[in-house]
Amino acid sequence: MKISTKGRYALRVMIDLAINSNENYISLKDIAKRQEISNKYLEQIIALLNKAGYLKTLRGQTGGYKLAKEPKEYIVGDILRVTEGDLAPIYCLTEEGECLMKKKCKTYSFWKGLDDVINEYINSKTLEDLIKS
Amino acid sequence: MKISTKGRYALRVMIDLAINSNENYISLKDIAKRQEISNKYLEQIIALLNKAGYLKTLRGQTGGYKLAKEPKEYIVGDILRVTEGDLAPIYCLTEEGECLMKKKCKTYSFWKGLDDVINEYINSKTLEDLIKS
DNA sequence: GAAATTCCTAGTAATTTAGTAGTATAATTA
DNA sequence: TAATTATACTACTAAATTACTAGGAATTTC
Repeated sequence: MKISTKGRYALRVMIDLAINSNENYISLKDIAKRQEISNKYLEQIIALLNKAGYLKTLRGQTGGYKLAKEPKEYIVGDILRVTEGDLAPIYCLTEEGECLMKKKCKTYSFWKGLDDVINEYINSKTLEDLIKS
Repeated sequence: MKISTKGRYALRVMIDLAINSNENYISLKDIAKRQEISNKYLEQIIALLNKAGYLKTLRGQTGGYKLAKEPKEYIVGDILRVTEGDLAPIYCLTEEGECLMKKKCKTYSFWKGLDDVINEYINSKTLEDLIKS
């Protein structure tokens, strides 16, 4: 039950932007170098963050990315969901996979409980919390 | 971040054994049929549970499996760890993968916290809790 | 000794993850 | 305005993991 590189890298990118941006746009290349992630793979991850409206972007020579909001306004759970997809530990708990047997199933409420504690935790942390730690 | 079929099936097998065994040994075939899992795949999952000492087994015509202990003595977290392996959400948190950068890393303590709430939850539930739910 | 079961090891198909590659589009600057 | 440097978008691919399948050996009962 692992978080993929997308989610892990996404958090690092957001932290990198929060720490290194001083009103300027930061190029993907710089982030990639600092974080030791391939440019092309990072592009895809940033695209997800961008599509979610988490970034401001500028093309061209002095272009790059910066955060659209203050670090404390980003909930870590949201960042992970945008990049990882649904974090539910089993398929039955996702929207598409809603289980028809859940009334009968002896494991359903256990898994639901697990899903709940995971979401409670990741939704309680903001980007700012990570930076300060 | 999903639990695999091994962990999910393992829980169902343990529940099945807890509910259906009345001092008799229950054959893998019967469990497989009730749980709609292929015999051969189930064999492998049961082998893991067996190696961990969770089952009593008997070969031969009236053979099969039964629980080695009372349902309340099985911690769900243990069952999952035996079948899924380490449940740590990222590699850095596993024993083999212990991270050298954890002091510096801005995400380490977040992931550690996630690992903690997951383990706290799954270690707080017993097989009996599942059956009663 | 035949039948029914567990035990053990290897192989494989399907899926997911992690990454590459190439090109189009936009902004800057000389 | 042309060269440069950045993001934006889409398609492809290699590696790893997951979810099985297959075959046969060992054990117990009838």
